[in-house]
Amino acid sequence: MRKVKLALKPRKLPVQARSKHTIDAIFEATIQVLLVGGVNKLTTTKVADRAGVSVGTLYQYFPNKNVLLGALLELHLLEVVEAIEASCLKFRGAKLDLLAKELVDVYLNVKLRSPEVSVALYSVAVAIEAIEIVQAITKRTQVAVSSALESVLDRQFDELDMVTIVFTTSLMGPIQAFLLAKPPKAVFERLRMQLQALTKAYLKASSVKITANKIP
Amino acid sequence: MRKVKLALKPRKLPVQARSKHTIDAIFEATIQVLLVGGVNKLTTTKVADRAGVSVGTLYQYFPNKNVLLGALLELHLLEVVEAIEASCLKFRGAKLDLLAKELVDVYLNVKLRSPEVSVALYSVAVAIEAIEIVQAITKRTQVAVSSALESVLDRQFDELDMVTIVFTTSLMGPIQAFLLAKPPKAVFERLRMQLQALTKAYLKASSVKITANKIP
DNA sequence: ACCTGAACACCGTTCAAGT
DNA sequence: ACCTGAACACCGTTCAAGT
Repeated sequence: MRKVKLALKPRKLPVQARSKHTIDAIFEATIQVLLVGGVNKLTTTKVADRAGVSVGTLYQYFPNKNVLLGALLELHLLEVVEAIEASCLKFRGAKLDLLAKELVDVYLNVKLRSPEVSVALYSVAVAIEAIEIVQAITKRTQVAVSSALESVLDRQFDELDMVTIVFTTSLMGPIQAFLLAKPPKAVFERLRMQLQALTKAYLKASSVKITANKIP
Repeated sequence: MRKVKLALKPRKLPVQARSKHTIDAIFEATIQVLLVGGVNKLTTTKVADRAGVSVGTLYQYFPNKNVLLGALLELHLLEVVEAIEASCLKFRGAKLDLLAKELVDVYLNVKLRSPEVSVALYSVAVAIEAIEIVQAITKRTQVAVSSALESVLDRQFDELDMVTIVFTTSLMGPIQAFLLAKPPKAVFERLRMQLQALTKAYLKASSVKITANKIP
């Protein structure tokens, strides 16, 4: 008999203008506090102060600290999947090399939009054990990417699911490592090339070439 | 003028038998508490209780909770690098395919030795922001692996450093993802094949073949 | 030398009272 | 409807006292 999981949702919907403003202020304050001292130093009181509200108000919208952090994380992860899903649709039926390049670009670009936030939210995910959120997003990514891979014109995959997950997760380690190291921007361009090489090589190695007359 | 970082070392060396036993008990208790509830639920009091000592004693050996967790993390990471370093030496001058296979095997095998502990320690690393420890280990890994890659008989790398880091970090994402998913053991064997394919394909794509008469 | 555990400070969370 | 902030519980850490 385990306790019912708290839904990672705001307790109250922003029906009124004032509360909408309050919620925005809280999110913004949370990012600021995260950037200053990381998750470990983040305190609900600090967030409330920075947002210009009292702790009580914060708890009116977010039943606890983890829900607040989870909601922020979800916002960011949704941006990422949506970008990936858009690319997957746009490049349906493209050639493998082109699709691989595009997916690497999209993924790297979202992460580079605000590197510090990406890094901070990464610790947040672990700190709050956001397995649900992360798995939901991962699932959506898998679906989008595997269907894109399946639609590729010149190649056919036999272990599609396995390949999809290895492909997508293999990008995370390198990107994470470089984001943490905070190298000059040019280094990320070299990383981009390497990641394209990595994914193209792997995806080719785990698929077979299709001859033009697939349907006779 | 920033505060001096606390060295992540025990405060006191185990000069006497009793304290050696105490430290062992504390480490063991820490693992147990971690496995039960993860880092977030880990409490110094719980650890002390489980180890059969008082909190005060715990703090005599570990100046704070993060040092305790850091020391445990370091123990595990040292096991990992040492295994990798050993393989790198053993396979000096081997052919690329063989080296790649070996490194994937070694890395996966250490992680699979106690999967739950691996997962738990992963959250620990993020929770305590163990950047120093992780970077030191990463550095050692890079040195060992890049020198092994350089010694490969049949291939030559031009962007050796970049390739080394992408190669090693690209394994982490997939392994992490599968460890979290806790699939049946057989799935890890399929993962092993995929990771071998991934690394072989990438390492080949980023190197050139050497003809036999390197020195005429 | 090593151990004990009550005491203190800090932070997450609540709730009675305010507008 | 929404906001406030003092009050409570819990956990990291200390230190005076014990063997």
